[in-house]
Amino acid sequence: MIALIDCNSFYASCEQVFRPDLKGKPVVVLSNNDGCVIAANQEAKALADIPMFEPVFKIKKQLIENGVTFFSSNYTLYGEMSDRVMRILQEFSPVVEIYSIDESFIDLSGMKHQDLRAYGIAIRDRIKRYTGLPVGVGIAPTKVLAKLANRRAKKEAGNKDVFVIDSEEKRIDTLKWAKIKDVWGVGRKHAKRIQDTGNYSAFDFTKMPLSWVRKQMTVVGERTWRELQGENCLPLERLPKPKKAIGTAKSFGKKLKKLAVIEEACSYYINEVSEVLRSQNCCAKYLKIFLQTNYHSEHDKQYHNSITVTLEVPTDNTFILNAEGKKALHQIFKPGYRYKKVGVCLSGIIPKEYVQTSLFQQTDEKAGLMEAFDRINQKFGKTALAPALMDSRRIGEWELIKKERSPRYTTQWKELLEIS
DNA sequence: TCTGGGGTCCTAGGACCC
DNA sequence: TCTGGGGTCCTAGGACCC
Repeated sequence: MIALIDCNSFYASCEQVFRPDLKGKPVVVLSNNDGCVIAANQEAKALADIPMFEPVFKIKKQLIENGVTFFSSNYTLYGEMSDRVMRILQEFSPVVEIYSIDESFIDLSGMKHQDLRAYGIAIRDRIKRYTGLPVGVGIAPTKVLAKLANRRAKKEAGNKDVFVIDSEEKRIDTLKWAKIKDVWGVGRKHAKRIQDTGNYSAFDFTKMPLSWVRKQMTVVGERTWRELQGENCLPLERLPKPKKAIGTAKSFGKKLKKLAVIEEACSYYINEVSEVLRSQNCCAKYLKIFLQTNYHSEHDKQYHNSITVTLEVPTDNTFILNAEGKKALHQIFKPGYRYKKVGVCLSGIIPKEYVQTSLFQQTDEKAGLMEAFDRINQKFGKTALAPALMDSRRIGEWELIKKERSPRYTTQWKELLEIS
């Protein structure tokens, strides 16, 4: 059996843990630049006129009128709260697959003799007690079924956030209860295609011919179909896989016209992604740079372009990547536009020890430089050392807007929660 | 005025290899 | 007259996830 543990309204719940005065009140968390709503607690979801992913400027009035408290996203806080939850789960199973910031699959196959519902309740209670966060627990023979069980745990009040599919009757019953669009792995497009054939529930889907599923939804859809029948196709991944692509692309706080300022943002992002690259001991062969205007705007002239640089020798060196990135950016930049976003993405990622050096390359006299660079930044702050291209005095011209960010309660001494 | 960010996997088709 | 067979690698595009 597999359990899926998933935090309820994770970001909103993290904020509420440190703001007990908000208990029972509507809370939403906003995306970068405070652009749109990305998380809402139960109370906020109950207000029908606050849909998710709605641009904030369109609903700001309703938020205020309904007394909704809103927060800018505080990923430092959420990431650290997530670590706490995942550590607790390791007490319940030797095999934990961290699937996302707020959910994990755990292997319960050694616990057949246990009362699984009682076990799920114990997980739920311990996480609540140790972190203050509410979670749902779904337990079933496959991952896709565990996802559905988890959904049912939360949707049906009587389940008290724990639901177990441990019999054929419960499996069928849950399949009939679930709409096809709520099945993990079936997105908007496929849900529509399936509904167009007159099938609406997860149960209906399992009765459709496999040939149709395979043809329309590829092998991915076939796995979903089989998993719903109780056949295991998606094994638990105990170790996180190294990333195949590492990218970042954030909208600017305001529109930018000047190349020099965009260059800085770009350099800042390259600094970030190359650090992540080094943290997994890899080098990258390709560096993609892209640039775009605001595609929502009807007044602005539109332009977007990208360029991929193939590096002669795969590298993890911030300075080399920066120099290449700058050249690439110059190639795609066109003056006269109001730019909204610049992005960088590293791919062709291979372990550092596999890197084949160029025939003519000299031995690297600066080996160890990046290691020292990272260590200094770990000790003295993220950008204590940075390429000169990144002029932190000008960061205000492009950095994100986060007007309502809560304190980083768990990672900064100066921002500890105070109780008076 | 103001609209998120970071990923994965699969397939088809082209280029290329022996 | 008649022109093979078995592969790999790469990329773009689509669909999905949180």
